[in-house]
Amino acid sequence: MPMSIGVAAAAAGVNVQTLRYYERRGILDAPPRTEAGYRQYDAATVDRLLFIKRAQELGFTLGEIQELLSLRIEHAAACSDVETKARAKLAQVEQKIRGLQRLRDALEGLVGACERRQPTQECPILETLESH
Amino acid sequence: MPMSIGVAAAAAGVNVQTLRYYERRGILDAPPRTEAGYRQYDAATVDRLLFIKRAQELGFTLGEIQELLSLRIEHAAACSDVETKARAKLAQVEQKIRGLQRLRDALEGLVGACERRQPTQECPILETLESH
DNA sequence: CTTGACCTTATACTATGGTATAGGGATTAC
DNA sequence: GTAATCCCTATACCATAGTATAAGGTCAAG
Repeated sequence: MPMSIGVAAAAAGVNVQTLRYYERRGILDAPPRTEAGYRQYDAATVDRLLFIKRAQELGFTLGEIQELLSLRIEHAAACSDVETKARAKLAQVEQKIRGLQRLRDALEGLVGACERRQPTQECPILETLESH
Repeated sequence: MPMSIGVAAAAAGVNVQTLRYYERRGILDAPPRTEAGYRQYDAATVDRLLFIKRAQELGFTLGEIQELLSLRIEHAAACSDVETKARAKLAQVEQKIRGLQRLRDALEGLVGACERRQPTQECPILETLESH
């Protein structure tokens, strides 16, 4: 079931160099190697790459994505630490959702104004994201 | 009511150079100048800068933000064109919202698991953003 | 009437997130 | 067994989005 870097990259729709770059950046663990030194990836790595790509489209930096991926409960001791970090990320995500919802409402208003043929002199989108 | 570049930049919380950069990029119109050649901004420019900063946090590039800002109905002729573009942006925004909502649900699940002290061996966030 | 804080342009530099290339070894297809 | 295709490392280059610096002009306070 293990696959070469080329197969893993194609499965995730990214460049081969991107996997090596992520490994250098520490966002992907160094995978096991064959005797010849070839990297051997599993399906979980492809999932991780797909997650990274989606999260980037949602405005997260690689550093933030690394934080998100590190959130897991390994033993009771680290639990409250994970909870704190998860709550912080949750607040960040909820704020992004609110911003996008306002933008969505503005775009819907614009489509509606178009249908009713109402010229909108001022950009109706501008007001939507000005404050938190 | 017009203000200098320094005042406008401070009001929006950005660097003075950023305004000149946006002007070069065409994302801000070239403002009127004083006799001495000083740029003169109005409050609407500050609003535009605040919008740009928010939209960047939501994962839009400057190119996409320029498209968003150009959406306004100037005369009936351009109306259907604006509507088409607004609908495309709307679909993009709605997809972002869905992705963030899944991420939010996963983070809430993680916080809940923390409270119940359930060790989560696999990262529960990974599955959330894998597909459209 | 000059000092300091602001403005001008032009150019160079930075960080992030990759992408390409050179030089060489390994594996597969014929 | 050799050509094509993959892999390896190292290094250089790219786009995006700024940020800093140099060299000089402007303006308001003392």
